[in-house]
Amino acid sequence: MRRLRRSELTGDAYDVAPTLLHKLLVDGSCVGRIIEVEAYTADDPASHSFRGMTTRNSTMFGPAGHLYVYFTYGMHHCANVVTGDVGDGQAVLLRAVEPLEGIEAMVARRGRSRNIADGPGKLCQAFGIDMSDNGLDLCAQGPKGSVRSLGLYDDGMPPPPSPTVSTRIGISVGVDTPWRWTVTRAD
DNA sequence: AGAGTGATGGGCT
DNA sequence: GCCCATCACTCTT
Repeated sequence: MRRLRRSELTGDAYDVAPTLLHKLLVDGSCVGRIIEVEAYTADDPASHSFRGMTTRNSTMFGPAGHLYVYFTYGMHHCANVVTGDVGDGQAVLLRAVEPLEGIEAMVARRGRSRNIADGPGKLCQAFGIDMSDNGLDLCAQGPKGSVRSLGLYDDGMPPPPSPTVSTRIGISVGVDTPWRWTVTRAD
């Protein structure tokens, strides 16, 4: 099991997104397999970066491999992996993972034992991701003794050869762009 | 399984 | 002010 290299994330979001399927989101003992992602670019009216850099979205314009977290609907956090080159304003929204390990901790944070991480807000709650994690480098080992060890890993399971491709959810513009990739869970 | 709805707060058009 | 890249609960097929 190895941490993803930054060079694997410097492509365009719509190219990188499907390669993140089956990769692992890891935080300490908590592990989830990524099963749903969406791509967002600066040319894309649905993207936070579409109107240029602001204090809120500045992480999106930084280096690939960092975590862009935003708060929405007054109660939910969403986690994105920055892609592309510095200044591009691209990211991949992590919409769902299949919990593999550390499920008890996720259940405790979620307050329920079903539907633990099958949505962008739920995923963040399960992993305890909030605004304090915005900008975190997912490709770097955390400093020794740091509380947070959030990262992206490859356990050797290849991305699905032909994932389900569809249009993105929860947006009002760019609705026809097929930049959502999903893997159907076995259960 | 699917539709409708209220909760809730930061950022911006 | 108003708008969300949402969730959980409820009621209905």
